[in-house]
Amino acid sequence: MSYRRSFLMEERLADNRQRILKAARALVAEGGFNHASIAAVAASAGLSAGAIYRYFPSKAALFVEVLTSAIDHEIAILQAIAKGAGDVTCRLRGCVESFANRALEGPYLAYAFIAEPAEQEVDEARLLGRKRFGEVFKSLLIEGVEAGEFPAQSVDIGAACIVGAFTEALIRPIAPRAKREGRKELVEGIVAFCLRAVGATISGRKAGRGVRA
Amino acid sequence: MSYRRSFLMEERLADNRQRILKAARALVAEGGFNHASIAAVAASAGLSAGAIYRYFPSKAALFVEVLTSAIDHEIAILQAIAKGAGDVTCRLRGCVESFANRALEGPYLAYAFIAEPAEQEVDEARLLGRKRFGEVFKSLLIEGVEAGEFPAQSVDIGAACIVGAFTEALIRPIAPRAKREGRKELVEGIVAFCLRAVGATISGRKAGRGVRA
Amino acid sequence: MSYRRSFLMEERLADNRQRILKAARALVAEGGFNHASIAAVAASAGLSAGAIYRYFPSKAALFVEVLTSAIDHEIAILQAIAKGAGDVTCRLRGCVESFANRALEGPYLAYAFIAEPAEQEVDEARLLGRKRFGEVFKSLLIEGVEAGEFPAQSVDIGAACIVGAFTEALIRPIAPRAKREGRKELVEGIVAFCLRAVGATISGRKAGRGVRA
Amino acid sequence: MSYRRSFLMEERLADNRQRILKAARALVAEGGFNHASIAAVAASAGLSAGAIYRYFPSKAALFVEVLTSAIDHEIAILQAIAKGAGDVTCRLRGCVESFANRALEGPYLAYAFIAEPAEQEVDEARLLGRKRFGEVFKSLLIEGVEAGEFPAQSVDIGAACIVGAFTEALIRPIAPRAKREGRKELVEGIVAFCLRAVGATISGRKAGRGVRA
DNA sequence: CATGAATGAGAATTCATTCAT
DNA sequence: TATGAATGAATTCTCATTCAT
Repeated sequence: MSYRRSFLMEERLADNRQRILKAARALVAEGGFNHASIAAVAASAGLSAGAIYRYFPSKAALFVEVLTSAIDHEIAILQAIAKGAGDVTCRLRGCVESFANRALEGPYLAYAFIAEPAEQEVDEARLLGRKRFGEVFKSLLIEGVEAGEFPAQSVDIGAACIVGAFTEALIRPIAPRAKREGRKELVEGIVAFCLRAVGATISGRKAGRGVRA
Repeated sequence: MSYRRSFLMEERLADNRQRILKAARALVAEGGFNHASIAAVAASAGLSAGAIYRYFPSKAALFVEVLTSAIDHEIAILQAIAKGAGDVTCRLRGCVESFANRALEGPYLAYAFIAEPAEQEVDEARLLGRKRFGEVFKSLLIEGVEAGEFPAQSVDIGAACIVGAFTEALIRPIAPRAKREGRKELVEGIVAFCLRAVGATISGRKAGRGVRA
Repeated sequence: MSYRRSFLMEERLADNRQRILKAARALVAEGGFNHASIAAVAASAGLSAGAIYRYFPSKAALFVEVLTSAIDHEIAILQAIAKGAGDVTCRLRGCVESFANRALEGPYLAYAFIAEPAEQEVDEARLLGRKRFGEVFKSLLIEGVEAGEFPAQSVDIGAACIVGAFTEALIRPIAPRAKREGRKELVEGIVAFCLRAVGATISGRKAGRGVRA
Repeated sequence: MSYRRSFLMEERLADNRQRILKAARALVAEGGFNHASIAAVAASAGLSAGAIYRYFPSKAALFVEVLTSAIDHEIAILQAIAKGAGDVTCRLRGCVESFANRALEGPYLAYAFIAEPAEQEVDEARLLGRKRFGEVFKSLLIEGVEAGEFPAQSVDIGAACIVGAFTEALIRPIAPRAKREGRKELVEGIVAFCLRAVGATISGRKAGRGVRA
């Protein structure tokens, strides 16, 4: 019974921790960091405000974890693609596609990477995250240039531009409009933009299309 | 005399209004929306906190105007370049260069186009501003495709990607590093990225860049 | 009118500041630092909690001022007596009497010198205050020993003991009992104790009396 | 078996109760009442926070007992000295020495007799404890006056002054300075002060001080 | 009996907004 | 019209106490 109980306890505790993270993530996604107060997170997680502090030492720590765990997850997926098989162009395409598709599932998740949080610690985590994103693309650019797939270029700047390009394209009011119908076209458009930008000669799949509104 | 006084009054009123806007703009540029309290704006404008409310119905309204007027100004400059002389590539280069250079002068002002403000109304103004930025580039893209300078492409997406690419590249920790020495390279790198991305075949050097704020 | 208004304003502001200090002092005197919350001080001063922060940057700063101003006042009085005319014994007697009498007017003011406050800054101010009290007596002791009025002794320890002796005697449940009738005897008893303790050969006025309950 | 178990139970219960008291005492001694939370006491006692409430109805009750038991212990030691052999002066010296030495071992425990706790009930216990301390000295003073060792004096006031004198001298910043080297001098200085204060003609050296805790 | 997660009241502090002067 | 003192609601965070397990 003791085993059983402690097992259930742990279950519930882990559950609560996840519920808090999930609630915080959802609130940030919906309204940005400014609307994610401890009280709101607690209410959304079905707990009291004080209970949050059993799981996280401070509001900043909670949101740092929200941010880093989301970024870690995303980075892991991108890394797997970036270090996979195929030519660099294909892998770059895969990274952009993958990120874009997942961002469109939870349209405002990417928002958290951009939104300015009030707490300095969280802001630092956010900037670090963006940098880490950039590094994935930077590696690909270096590899592509060395392999002769891409022309010589400033890889630092290029990496930042890629991250900016697709986060902007995903977040801008453009995205919500493209709820279902246009998603494929949106993703494909972003991919095409990025591939052209890095100077990929083969498109990795297909080339750019005509003028779209 | 009554005329005279009311005229002077209006002068002074208009003056105060501008002073408030200027102070608010400066504060946002220095520390983001989160550090621009009404008290700070008032002090910086040499007025009392209460006086702000004679000119603006609320803090949100003030910052909406700060944002839209800053964006209006920026847009006007970009429009002048975009509708100027020269081929589309040159003009696109001019737009990106112009924005990037001005953003690097006061890094946080551009930040304000991205940073999330507390109030929803301000946020909406910000998103609208980004959209308007995009539209400048969208026009250029359409023109460029029609002129045969750029290949067929999704111009909506491309416009958003351009805005995202250069704002990200300007804001990322990359930028501070480039304090003085690397500024030219940074701007040139961003321009090159964007030109490649839209498929410009010539580099667009020597384009009309006469308009500066 | 402008003069008049600003004058009245300043009056009221100074008034409020004093009211806050007075309210804080009273609350500390009644229930110690722990019962003097910002809310309680504000209510007692007839203001909102937020208004306190127009006059004091923090709770700690408020109570540091409560403490130091009370101590400053007391020290000034003691110094005047200590540096006055007469032999050292008389002046020591005067100091103890003076402090004791004033402490008995507001019985718990001395309490603030002893009560442990929550905030470190306040605590430091309190310890400093006690030390400053001690130094007044230390000076007297040194002078007395040099003048041959007191025998050689450890003046540091003696000074601390004097401060402890009379604050304890004033604060202990002994004091409230002695509301009116016994006040003279209480003060005289404390004085006698201290004079004997420092080895004063003449009592400064009269000697100790018989056993009292 | 039932007997056995209930016996063991009682053993363990009594054990836990003592562990809690000991932990609470240690925490108060280290950091004062303000830093002794129920959670900290529980953790230090190797129990859960909830378990505290099986042994004590409230935090206040726990700390009242911490205080009274510590005082009981101290009083018992003082009583043993006060009612021991030797002249009154020797015994008074023994009491002051004994208390001072023990207080210097754990400076904050003595501090607890002075420091203001948050709860009123605890504060009352503290004041009662000080009074009881005073009564030990009052008895000695009465005896000393009757024996002709001390001059006639106000014994109530004298007792309070003695308690105040040595607690103050022990707690004041003087004490920490006297970490090791100066301890003997400090204790001797306090003793000398007190003996002079009560008018003892002999120094009381070599008194019975056999009882130590 | 013991646990420790959860609560809820209350702490200090900040700040947009109002309003008497 | 301009002031800036005052408000009051909201913020994060703490902790004694309770209670389902």
